Amino acid sequence: MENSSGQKKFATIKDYILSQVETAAWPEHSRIPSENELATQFAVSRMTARRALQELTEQGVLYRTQGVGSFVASPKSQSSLLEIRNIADEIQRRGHFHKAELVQLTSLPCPGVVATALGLSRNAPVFFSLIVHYENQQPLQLEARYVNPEQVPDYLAQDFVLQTPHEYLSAVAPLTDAEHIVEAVLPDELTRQHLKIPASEPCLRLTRRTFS
Amino acid sequence: MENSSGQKKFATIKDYILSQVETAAWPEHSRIPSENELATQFAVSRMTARRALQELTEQGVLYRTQGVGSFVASPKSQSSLLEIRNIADEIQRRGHFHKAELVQLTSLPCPGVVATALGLSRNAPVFFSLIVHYENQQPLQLEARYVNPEQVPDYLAQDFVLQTPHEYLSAVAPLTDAEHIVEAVLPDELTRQHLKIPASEPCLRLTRRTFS
DNA sequence: CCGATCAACTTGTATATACAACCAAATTCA
DNA sequence: TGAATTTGGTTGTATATACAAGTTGATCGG
Repeated sequence: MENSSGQKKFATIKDYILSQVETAAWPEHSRIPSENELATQFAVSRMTARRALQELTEQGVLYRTQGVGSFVASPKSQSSLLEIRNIADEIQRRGHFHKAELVQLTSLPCPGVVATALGLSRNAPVFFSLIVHYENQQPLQLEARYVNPEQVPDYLAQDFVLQTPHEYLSAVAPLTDAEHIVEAVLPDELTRQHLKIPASEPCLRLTRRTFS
Repeated sequence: MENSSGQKKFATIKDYILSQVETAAWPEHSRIPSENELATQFAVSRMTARRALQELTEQGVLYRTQGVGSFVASPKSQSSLLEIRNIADEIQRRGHFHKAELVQLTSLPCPGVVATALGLSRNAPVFFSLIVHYENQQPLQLEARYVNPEQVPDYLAQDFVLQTPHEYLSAVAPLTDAEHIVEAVLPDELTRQHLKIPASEPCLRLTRRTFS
């Protein structure tokens, strides 16, 4: 069952692909050999080559598109430390009560950092929502969200007290990728007011960029 | 290709298993039908039934043992928000240099909170390690670890500059479960010294309890 | 020139089969 | 009795095959 190198065949192929990716011999977003090509190259059946590709896809090393091919994923998406969850679900799972309070929901000229992040030009209109999430009447999270108007034109027409932005966006445009940054920060004045905490209390800040 | 319910066959089986698990018709750690039994029951090939079991295992719903069977996993392991990674690997993956500095490695009487967490009696001896991890000569993480001496009797004999505790423990006792708490805190004096940061700089504190 | 059709190629699903690796319990044998 | 062996069941790996479904580019026809 084992081949000469003492490895499972699909593992051998995985290692090969990984080495190509890690040494950047196969650069980001480049197309890699198809299932059939790998099968021939390693003298295995297509199903075995397929398994290697499939597992690397689950691990975030590759992405694949039916009818097109398999490609090298961007390395940053691999180190995603956090899953994306809906805070309302999360609170409910704890058996607690979730309430959302809409602070702001407008279109505004795009700030610089957001422009680069969303690939918009500076001061172009961008949709913005600011929501306080409560767990059992106690403010837990302040959610500030910038949304690309081209992708989600109806964003401003939603009632985010009934349905969280996460739920709405998941419905209209399931997200495919995400980047996270988790930091510990001392909150600014506005945040302190919304969350009703003193200045000396550090907060977690989760900066998230999602793609659809 | 699609069956009457408009679903992929393996998805139908997954849904069935999930419903049994969610309604607790199949309780935690109970054995569930084998690949062959499911194949017969749903009139599919073993490989198709297998795929359903396999994907649910990846999702943490089931666990499987070769030669024994497939079982319902405990629900808590599903909601793990963080993956356990080795900081040395993580730093290396970024192309940076990792160094570990051993501050302390002793046996000491077990503090109260640790006693309850590890199921030891108070003041019973417990192994303790304190390590500063550097990324490119800059202190990044202060790792304080309490280890149950019964589980890992040789813990104090290790050289944690060469091999991180994570690597060593993974080798001798692969972990099966974990609990995490992520907090933002203002560091105490000792931590500040080790990480060389000012008092006003908030930190992330990750409290982790792992099971083997 | 443009649009429709087609052909080639890719990944996705499903089947049938074979054997390996492993475990637990029953059985056999000393 | 007790240790070794067998047996049956289970998951793990691998193959060969077939067709579905999707994309892309070339070809054909108006």
